[in-house]
Amino acid sequence: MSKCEQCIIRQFNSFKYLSKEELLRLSSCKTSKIIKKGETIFEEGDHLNGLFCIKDGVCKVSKMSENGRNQIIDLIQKGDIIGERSLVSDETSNLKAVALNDMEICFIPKEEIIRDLSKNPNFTMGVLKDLANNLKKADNVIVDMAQKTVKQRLAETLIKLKEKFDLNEDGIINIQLSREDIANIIGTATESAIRLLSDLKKKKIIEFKGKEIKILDIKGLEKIAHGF
Amino acid sequence: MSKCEQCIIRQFNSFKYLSKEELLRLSSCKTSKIIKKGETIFEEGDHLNGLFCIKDGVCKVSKMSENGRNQIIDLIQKGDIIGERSLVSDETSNLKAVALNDMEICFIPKEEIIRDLSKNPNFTMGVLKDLANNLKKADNVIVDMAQKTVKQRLAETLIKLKEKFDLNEDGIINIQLSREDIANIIGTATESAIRLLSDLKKKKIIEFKGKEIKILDIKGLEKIAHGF
DNA sequence: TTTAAAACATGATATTTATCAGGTTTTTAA
DNA sequence: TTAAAAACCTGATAAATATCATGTTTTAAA
Repeated sequence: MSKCEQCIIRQFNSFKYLSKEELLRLSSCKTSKIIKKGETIFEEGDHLNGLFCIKDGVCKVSKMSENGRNQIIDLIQKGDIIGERSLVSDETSNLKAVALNDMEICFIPKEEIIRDLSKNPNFTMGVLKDLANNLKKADNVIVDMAQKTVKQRLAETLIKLKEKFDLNEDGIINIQLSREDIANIIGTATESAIRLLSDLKKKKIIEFKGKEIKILDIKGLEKIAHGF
Repeated sequence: MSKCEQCIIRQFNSFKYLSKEELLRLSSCKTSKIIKKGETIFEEGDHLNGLFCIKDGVCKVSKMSENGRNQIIDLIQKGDIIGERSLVSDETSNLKAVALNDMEICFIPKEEIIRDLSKNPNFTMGVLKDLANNLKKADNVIVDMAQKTVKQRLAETLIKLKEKFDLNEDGIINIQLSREDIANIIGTATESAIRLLSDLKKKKIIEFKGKEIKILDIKGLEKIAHGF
């Protein structure tokens, strides 16, 4: 099994603040796992008791609303960490995580990380920064959800997907989402998402074949997203 | 000037983890301020460089959307702390805070707190817990904003206001918000908020005279909020 | 390879919500 | 105290969005 110490994803998250020794210890108690596309990493109500490090693949993090609809809160990819909240709270998870493609993840038990948290101030600050940044992003999402139209949110979502997952050699956004997933990010009905995607296609702002989406007119998209 | 050490609000937040000595030091570098109703504590884009401790009064924390509408993200009251994000980030504030009534607040410079953060693990964990909890709440708000109707969100908001601010001797919710503020919490047009409040009044679920709102049928309100 | 299931698409319609316009009442400041 | 401003309210209407219905295409599994 590979060692945390050599793990490339370390550079993208708070683990970069840990010493060689600390990483070696984590390495010895981590569990590595392969998750197939569509499989669940954890459910709402699960006790996490540790962190998940994403080594490869993408998952959607979502929460069921009381109306019975699923809201995707975040997409998590290589280098990201989930489960940070479990470090400081004994509550069960309020979120669910499902793989969007085949994934490779590591699980590190909470107690081991807590040990580092209390001894390595740089690491703690890293985790704090992470949480603070997530909080800022969450505030922005709240404002968008509350104040923007579905059309604006779709445009915004496409821009963010492009920035987060980049484009492949053909200019296609490097993530495959179903129309339902897109609707669940935006917070709208699947039919509405489909309709608005078709509109954007008609207006030559995007182009798509199935789940492969290409942005033709990023300026146009930004204009819609920002409401001009 | 009063001392942090004796400050009652300490018990409600992470400062409870600080030692007598640490509190004495904070005391000596804090600034106390009176903020009048309607005055701004800080604006979007301001450099905070420290924490605000609310000793008395209530303020609304909001963010302008690109559509030019204001979204109230949170209401902050006695015992709460704002500006935590400034501790771990040099970015300017993404939020604005305005007093809803006369307030008494203390400002503690960032550097002083950072000093404690790096030396007192209990305090750090307290701040971490705080952020994690805020993040969880933010996720819930995102889901509500994305998936619930305006009517549901209004009902939910009234319930939360009752829980957060309690009732006075006459059963009236202990916070005075303008219709516009209520609309900006829910994320809707002021007229819509007014209309839906009137509906609830007609149905004898609430009762109000101006800004004084009384809940008559909490079960009914919950039924609406949770979508049955 | 075939077939069932899932995902995608679009029209018709209903519902929700925003906007505009016009009032009344309350608050604030001169 | 009074005048102006702000807040509140309601109706009419328009716009946005959800829902239902139905058909097509794609995907996955037998």
